[in-house]
Amino acid sequence: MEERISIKDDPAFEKKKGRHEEIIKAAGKIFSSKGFHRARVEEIAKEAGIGKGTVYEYFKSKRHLFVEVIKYFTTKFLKEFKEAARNGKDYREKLENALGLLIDILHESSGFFELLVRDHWEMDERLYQWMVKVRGEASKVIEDILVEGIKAGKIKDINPRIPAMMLIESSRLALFSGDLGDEKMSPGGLKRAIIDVVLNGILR
Amino acid sequence: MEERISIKDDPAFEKKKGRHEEIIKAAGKIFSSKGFHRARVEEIAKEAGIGKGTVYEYFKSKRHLFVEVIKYFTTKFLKEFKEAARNGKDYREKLENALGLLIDILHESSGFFELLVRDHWEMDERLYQWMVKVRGEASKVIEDILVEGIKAGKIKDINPRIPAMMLIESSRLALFSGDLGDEKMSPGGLKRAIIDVVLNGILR
DNA sequence: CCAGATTGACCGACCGGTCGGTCTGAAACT
DNA sequence: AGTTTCAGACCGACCGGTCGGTCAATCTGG
Repeated sequence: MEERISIKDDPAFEKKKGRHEEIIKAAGKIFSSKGFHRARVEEIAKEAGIGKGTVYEYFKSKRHLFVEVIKYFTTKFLKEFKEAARNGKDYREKLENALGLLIDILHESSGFFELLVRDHWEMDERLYQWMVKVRGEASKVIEDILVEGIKAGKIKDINPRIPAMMLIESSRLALFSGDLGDEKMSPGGLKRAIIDVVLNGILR
Repeated sequence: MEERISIKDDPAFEKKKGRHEEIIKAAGKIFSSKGFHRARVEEIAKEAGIGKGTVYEYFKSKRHLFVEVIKYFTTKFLKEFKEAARNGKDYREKLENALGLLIDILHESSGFFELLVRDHWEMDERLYQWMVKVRGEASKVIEDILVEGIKAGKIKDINPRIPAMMLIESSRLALFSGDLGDEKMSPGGLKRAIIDVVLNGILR
């Protein structure tokens, strides 16, 4: 978008920005409920309350729109994730907050996360690399928390990468909680159970 | 003795059965490398060395074929998984064998597993339920191993479901091993690391 | 020589993307 | 203030390519 005189006061500018985000949100809704291929551009436009042609005023193609949607939501997620990991008096509380957020998101809007593990793999290399980066950053957040525990002498002096990624992957159980009919699979219970296993192990 | 039966000797029958499986295998190859939507029926037929029309002699539609592919491979996987879980002198060895198999499959042919986590979710309810069942059975295999450890007094007397599912979900790390550039992420190293964390925990 | 298997050219539904045209509202001018 | 102009946001009917699925023609082997 090009610079212009008195942009901030230009209502058209505000309008344009608003639409951009509106479309991404609408697209996020449709993409995450039906997947890339079944999502219809016209339906996305309808959801955003605009005409189909207008979508193409903002995004070059359906695929470009999809990439922007992924970037938008993953960026938002990482921000919240880092924030959650910052709030807590010690490594344990930070761990609970961060994983709690991840599990809640997976639990309540599994569609969003499915979006992340699906479709993008068959997109171009650039999006794939973006997702590698997102996974890496999320892992880093947990690793840093574990390192804090190591420095405090609470955790064994190990490479925290694998346990960190295990915690993240295990959070995926929240996606299936509906199918399991297990009251222990409530977000809170799941969070505690996962952390408990990774911290204490299951050996007697 | 008599020639009454002899259906099994009917070449047409054998041929039909053979084709059926050939097509499924060819479809598995194409579907797992490109996903459902990008896979072309004609390409599957070509891979199977037959004409496109013949595919429709064996399967009602592309979607029906896809369902059969998923059922075929998951059934085969579960059989091997149970087999691996049976071979081992104690719970620990059984655990290593079963997880080792899963991790190897994920590592060497991530396409196959991607097939399981992708696409099917946007198919019909029946396939979704099938996948729930497959996950449940795989979890059960690991749970049974853990129960053996519990009975032997090696493992805490806990509900083995969550650790079992954590072990399975954590195996997914094998999918990313390429992106991590970590020598610890070799299938063998990963298997040991995952089991070690779940069994012993990471607390000092 | 026929019954069933096989085939691939063909059909048409479908949908991403385009484009000619409308509408809005802000500046420019009187 | 009223009028004109104009940029560009917005629109949706339409176009063109793409495949899933069909079926008449062909093949095959018994």
